[in-house]
Amino acid sequence: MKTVFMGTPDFALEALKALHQHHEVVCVYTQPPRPSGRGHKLTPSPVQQYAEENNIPVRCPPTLKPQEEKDAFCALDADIAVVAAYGLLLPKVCLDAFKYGCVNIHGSLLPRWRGAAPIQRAIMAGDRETGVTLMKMDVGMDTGDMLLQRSFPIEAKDTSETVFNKMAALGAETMLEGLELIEQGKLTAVPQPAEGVTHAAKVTKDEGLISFDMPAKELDCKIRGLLPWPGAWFFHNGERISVLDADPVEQEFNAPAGTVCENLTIACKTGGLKLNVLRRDGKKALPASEFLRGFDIPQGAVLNAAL
RNA sequence: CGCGGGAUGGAGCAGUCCGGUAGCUCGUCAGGCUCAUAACCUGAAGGUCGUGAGGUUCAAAUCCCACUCCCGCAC
Repeated sequence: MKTVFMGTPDFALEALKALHQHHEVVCVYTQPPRPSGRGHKLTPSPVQQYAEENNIPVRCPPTLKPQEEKDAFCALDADIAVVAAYGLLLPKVCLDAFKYGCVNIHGSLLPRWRGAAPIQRAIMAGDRETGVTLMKMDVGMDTGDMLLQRSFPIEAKDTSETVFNKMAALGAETMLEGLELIEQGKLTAVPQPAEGVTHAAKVTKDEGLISFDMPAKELDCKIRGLLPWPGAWFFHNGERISVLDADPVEQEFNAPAGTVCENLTIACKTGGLKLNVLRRDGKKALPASEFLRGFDIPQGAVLNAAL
């Protein structure tokens, strides 16, 4: 099929690669290059880099609202548009521009976790499984009819990073399968159930400051959901300490939340959290045993959000 | 020119402000103790202190200059 691809981050890149290998990509839309990284160098998105390396025409308008942008989009000779984490809303005329419309690869089992950060929210909420939903886009926020859905379990050690990777691969697969069925007219769009709708708010930086005054299991989910960005941290001796890996333990400690017990296990509201990999600002991430050689967190100390 | 931290025996750090024989917690090796041990005791090896036969100095890990490489924030 003749396709248009719209996406920006690494998550979208997997889908673009798959699309490029199996279909004709007449044009790629992505967010414009932005100053980023150390030194504020102007950096094109992963999608743009790939598109340019493969000589696919790229457009990166800051918005699609102007009439000329809408016209330019509608003038493309394509059968369908595939959207994955693009970051811009598509005007109604664009949704209706092509024969098969626009399909979106969404990183959750809709209607659960509509919105910006479905993967992180699923992990943070302790969901046991998540998945990919291929859906026909409409004007609402992830409210379109569903075409295909694939699920997979969230493992105990999964973080947003690992789930992102699995999701990107599965999303690309599901998308290809969907396109084939669409072309054969074998795919029927099913409205999303009215029950079970939740919204996945964008993750903000200040969510990374953790408090031990909550159940260890919930804290573990939160930490894993926040990796790799913005990460999870607490303060000790005026320094910010990030937690990159931890395990919840069932054992109850007779101590206030935040108390440091043996093996760098921190008493929580219920249970404890064993800190495995830590990093102070400007340093490398280190296993607890090595971390403690250069930075003292004595047993009995109380870690809390304030300092 | 967005802001900032770092580079010191194999690992992680201190020492740098106020130049003057390189230190800590581990690891390694040897020996001892022990029924035994990742525990304990004793001893040993191992460092051009990121690079520049750079600058200042009687003397530089430490002050000045240039460069390289890591990392956090911001985005």
